[in-house]
Amino acid sequence: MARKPASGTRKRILDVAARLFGEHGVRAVGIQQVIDETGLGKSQLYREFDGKDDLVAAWLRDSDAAWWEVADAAVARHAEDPARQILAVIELVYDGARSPGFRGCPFYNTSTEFRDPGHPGRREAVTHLERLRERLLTLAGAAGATDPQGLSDALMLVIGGLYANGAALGPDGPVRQALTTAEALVRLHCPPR
Amino acid sequence: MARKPASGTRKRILDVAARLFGEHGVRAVGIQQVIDETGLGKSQLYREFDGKDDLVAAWLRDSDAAWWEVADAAVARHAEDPARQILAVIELVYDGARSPGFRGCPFYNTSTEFRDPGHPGRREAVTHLERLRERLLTLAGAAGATDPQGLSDALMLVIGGLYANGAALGPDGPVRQALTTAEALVRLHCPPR
DNA sequence: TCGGTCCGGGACCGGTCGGTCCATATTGAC
DNA sequence: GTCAATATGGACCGACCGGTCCCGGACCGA
Repeated sequence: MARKPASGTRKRILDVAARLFGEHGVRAVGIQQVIDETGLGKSQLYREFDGKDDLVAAWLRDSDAAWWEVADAAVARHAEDPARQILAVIELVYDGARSPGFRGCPFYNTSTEFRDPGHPGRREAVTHLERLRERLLTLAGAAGATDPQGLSDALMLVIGGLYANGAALGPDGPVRQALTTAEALVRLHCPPR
Repeated sequence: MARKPASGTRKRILDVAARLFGEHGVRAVGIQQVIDETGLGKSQLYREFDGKDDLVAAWLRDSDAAWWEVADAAVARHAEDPARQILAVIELVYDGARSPGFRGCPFYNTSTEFRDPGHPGRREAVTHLERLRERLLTLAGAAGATDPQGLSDALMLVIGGLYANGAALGPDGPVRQALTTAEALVRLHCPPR
């Protein structure tokens, strides 16, 4: 036997892939670009991943986990107030969509780049979005919404609009109305106790 | 001199391009595919267009014109009621996003596929979206909104959310809440007379 | 009938795609 | 120190990318 156990190779690849895919989109970035920036060899990438599709899926799985880590923390900060928890999630998206070099949501973006329902990347993206929808449904129920599914879906519209308009029209676009709109929707769906 | 005056060549190319770009995305469709399906020769395409980018831009210009033709007609159908006009636009988007093979909005989609602000396709896409935003602003003012820009931007969020969620999660997704939400927003921004 | 022009088709260009494979360098076991 | 095993970087593969160019034939007016 011989050589090192190949330590942070996978993480290094995923870091570079996340940056490039997030910045330019998946289809615009070649495998060669990714390995060039890692300083590794091509064989390392194909040892860790089955191919580009698998790398994309892994990137989205990682992003999903990272996203929920932040979101759960934001939600936990308002444990006593479900309506406030909903708004904390919206604020998270809002802050992202307003940040300087915002390039759009990896999940929505990837699902528009790959429209075959069987594509691993699209599957991961859809999974994330459905998870988000479900989570909002739970929060809406806890907040006492008369129609939790309705509120959850309305918020999903705002979130999708936030990502789409943030990426296309920038921080001075419709994005600015997101918090006001989300607050109004929550108020509308949750009758005063 | 000789031969036919080369009549509907350009239109034929644009029709095929519209179908393929709309269905699979711009980056996923090659020039060769486009000409193959037109039955024309490559030279015809490059005589009509400067290159792929130019073809993409022309496609979006055409789509913009076609979209406004339909939208203007829908708006004109409620000439007396600006609030109703706004909802007619939303309904238009709603119907599109719920239609069977919906693949997302060409303008939002193209702007996520090409993130360089100088790309002709992205420029056309952004132009269309800003035109839409402006039009909603006018309608919001006419409808007596207390904050027309606020209403316009809130509606843009709904529209962006409609397209994004329609493409990613299908007709049974958050899309279903779009009309209810839009109506509520219009009501909220326009004080009863 | 003939000359001229535009047509579809496709060969061809350099470059890049995703993916495979191999010569080499590096290591641990003895 | 020696050898065998393996991880490594990068050469290499066929396919396709967007784009250029040219050929042979179809069609036109004269």
